[in-house]
Amino acid sequence: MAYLTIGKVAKKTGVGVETIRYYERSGILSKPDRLPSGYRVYTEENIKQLLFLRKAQALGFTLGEISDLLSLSTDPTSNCEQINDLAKEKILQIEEKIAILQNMRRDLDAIAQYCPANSQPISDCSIINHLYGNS
Amino acid sequence: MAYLTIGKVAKKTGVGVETIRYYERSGILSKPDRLPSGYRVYTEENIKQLLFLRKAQALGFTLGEISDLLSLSTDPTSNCEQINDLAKEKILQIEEKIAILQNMRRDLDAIAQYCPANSQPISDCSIINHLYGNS
DNA sequence: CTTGACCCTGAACCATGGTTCAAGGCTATA
DNA sequence: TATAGCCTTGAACCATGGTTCAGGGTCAAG
Repeated sequence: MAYLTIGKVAKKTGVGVETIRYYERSGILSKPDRLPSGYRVYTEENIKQLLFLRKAQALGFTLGEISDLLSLSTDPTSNCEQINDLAKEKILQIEEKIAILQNMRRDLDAIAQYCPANSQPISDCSIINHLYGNS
Repeated sequence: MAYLTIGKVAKKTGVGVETIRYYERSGILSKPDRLPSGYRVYTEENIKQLLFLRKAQALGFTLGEISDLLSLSTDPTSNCEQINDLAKEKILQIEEKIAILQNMRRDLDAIAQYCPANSQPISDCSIINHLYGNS
């Protein structure tokens, strides 16, 4: 049949059927039309929304934030600055996460460096000793 | 009273009472002794475990991994190499997360760069256009 | 001996981003 | 027309790391 049903959309986009329904249930994606049978039929517009969602997700936006982005993107009274603010905030959040992880790596490197890493008993392990506060 | 009850441990370590009970319930921390009343009484050893947990958590270990670290740390047959392997693996995981976040930031930077960020309508927004696939 | 702060238990609930299940209806193909 | 493979719904479940709640018991001070 010519209808773009959920399974076809799933194949086309690589997003699972259950996941697409989940996005709809969560109010992130607009509800597609239905056939008399109840089957969802998707338009190209629906698919664009879905791909928008996945791209934004890959950029680190949460589903809640993506919901906002999608609303703004179709709101005639919204403007570029609002979108830019969200992007800038997200960049800051990402940078914060990076900084935290870099600190973790640095600290872990530092305490692992002196671990003999051999068959010595645990009492010689710099990692365990650090964690137990015997710096 | 002289007993180190859960509330005192919470104040001393900065870990919430509910959180301490949660760690015990999850089998990560060993069960403290009890008074006839049922009150938990903690030893310095218990507190060391708790601080170990929080330090390891700050280094990026999950509670499951910390459980392993604690077991190894008291197992007489374990050795330094096993601990070192866990630390190395964690460093790799952290590096992987950093790489993913750096890619996100780079991509987000790249698409936000050309956004006019003013009162222009959404149709001029490079961010939205990117997400809709109109690169 | 009462009051208030502290403690106990078990169970439910929170966010996040989905996945899985049960029980049944619709459709394409041979 | 049989039947495999789609589709529907609502609800429960997963991991992670806790928090909150209801309904009580205990302890120390006044």
